[in-house]
Amino acid sequence: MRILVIEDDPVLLETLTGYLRDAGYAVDASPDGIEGLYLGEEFPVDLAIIDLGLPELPGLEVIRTLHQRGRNFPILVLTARSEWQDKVAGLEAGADDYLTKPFHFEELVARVNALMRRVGGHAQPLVEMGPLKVDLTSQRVYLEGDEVELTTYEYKVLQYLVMHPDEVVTKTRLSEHIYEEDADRDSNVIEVFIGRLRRKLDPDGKLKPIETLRGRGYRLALEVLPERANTQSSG
Amino acid sequence: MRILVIEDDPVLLETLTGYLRDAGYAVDASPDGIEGLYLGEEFPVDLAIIDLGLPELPGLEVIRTLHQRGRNFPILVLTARSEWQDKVAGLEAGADDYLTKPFHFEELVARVNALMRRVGGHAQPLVEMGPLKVDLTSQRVYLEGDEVELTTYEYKVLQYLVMHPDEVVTKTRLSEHIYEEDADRDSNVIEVFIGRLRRKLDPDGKLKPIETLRGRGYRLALEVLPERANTQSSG
DNA sequence: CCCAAGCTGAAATCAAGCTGTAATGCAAAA
DNA sequence: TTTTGCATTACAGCTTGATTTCAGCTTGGG
Repeated sequence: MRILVIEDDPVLLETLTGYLRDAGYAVDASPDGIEGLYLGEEFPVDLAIIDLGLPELPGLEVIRTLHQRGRNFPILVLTARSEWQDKVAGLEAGADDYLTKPFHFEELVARVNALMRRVGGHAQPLVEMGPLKVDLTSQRVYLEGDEVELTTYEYKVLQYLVMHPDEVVTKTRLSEHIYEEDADRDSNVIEVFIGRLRRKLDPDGKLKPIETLRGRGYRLALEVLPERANTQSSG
Repeated sequence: MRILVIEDDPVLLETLTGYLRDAGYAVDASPDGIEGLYLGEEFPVDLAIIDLGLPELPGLEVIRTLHQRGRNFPILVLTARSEWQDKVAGLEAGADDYLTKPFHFEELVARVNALMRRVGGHAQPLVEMGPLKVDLTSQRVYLEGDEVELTTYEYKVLQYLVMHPDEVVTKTRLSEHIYEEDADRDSNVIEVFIGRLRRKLDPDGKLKPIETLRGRGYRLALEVLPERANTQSSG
């Protein structure tokens, strides 16, 4: 998942970026609103963190412009405590959550995680697909109740698929959301990770949770998602 | 479906072309308005993406000329952010949608898909013909509720027919809209794909969704489209 | 500071599936 | 009946993805 951070204090920006990367996100960072807006329009970000007290182009403006341009990823705004009125304006401008400075980085990460979960339409952070369970909070994955240990990148791939279930996801798109650098590399990393995931998630090769659509991409099978898991769709 | 892209920035042109091909379209691309206009007049394109800020022949001119010559495929215009006034002019000149640069490629593809759907006169992306359903968004096809797996080219053929229902479509026309290269080849690919489609869509040979008009082309049967979906046509 | 373990990503090889050609058969028109 | 156009089948070649292996890097422990 890819996060855009716009924050003019370079130290805070640096720290935030670090924490978010630690939490497993790809991060685009910018200290100013104009460049930030550009990044938000150019790259496929999944969430933005925007400081309202920006110099050049104010944060509110950035949010409004992003919305005008049809970008509808969630936005978390940061405000100085003394300017709490801003938060109201921010929420009205289309922000999804806010945090007043100073704050604990752990809390920020928690809020970001919560917002991210909503991106995939999962109110609860626990996604079940038959014998497979993914806890988006603890980032744990279970197969028939037993935990499966995934590496960082294996989890990233799975997470993106879980967030976009039953959707054909091209390898390009996967790359873009998982790597910060230029993702158009001619490499077969994605195939390799899909392979490793399949081996761990479906050791017997019976579930086929990840389908391949030749020439088009991969798709996370929807058959046994929680919404429809109980009801036997007979006909 | 065939898309014409006229964009003078070679990098952007390249990227756009890549994304559109990923999305399953045949693409004609040109960095300049004059050649672009030629392509738009010469080839049976279904949609054009035109940058208004072209050097030689301006985009607006291209759009007007295309319209004068009776080409009425939808047009999506691209404008630089600062030149938003252009978008108004573009829409007045006959564009159907616009996007300001920079933009997410995913959004462009989404808009293109939306415009394409309108070509076929389908507001909603779900086309039903009796027991047959085609979802133009997820590109899934269902037969009596069960998904039928089509290959890339099988789907392209079906898509074109669905977009032109109850219309006699020549094999040449099918070729032209599906392949970028010279489509006048003396080959029987189209017959082969029609055959494969028929086998998958109508395994019992009862529905006859695709009619053959000897010497003229193929026609997607309209009998069982939702409007007239009453179960009558038992020959 | 060094070593061990594990992870990532590249390259090579292998397997599968799709495309398009060609050959043959069949049915409709002339 | 002959001719023409389409249907069907089989298959070779190619493209794409899967799998395996390995080198280099990172990380954590001693």
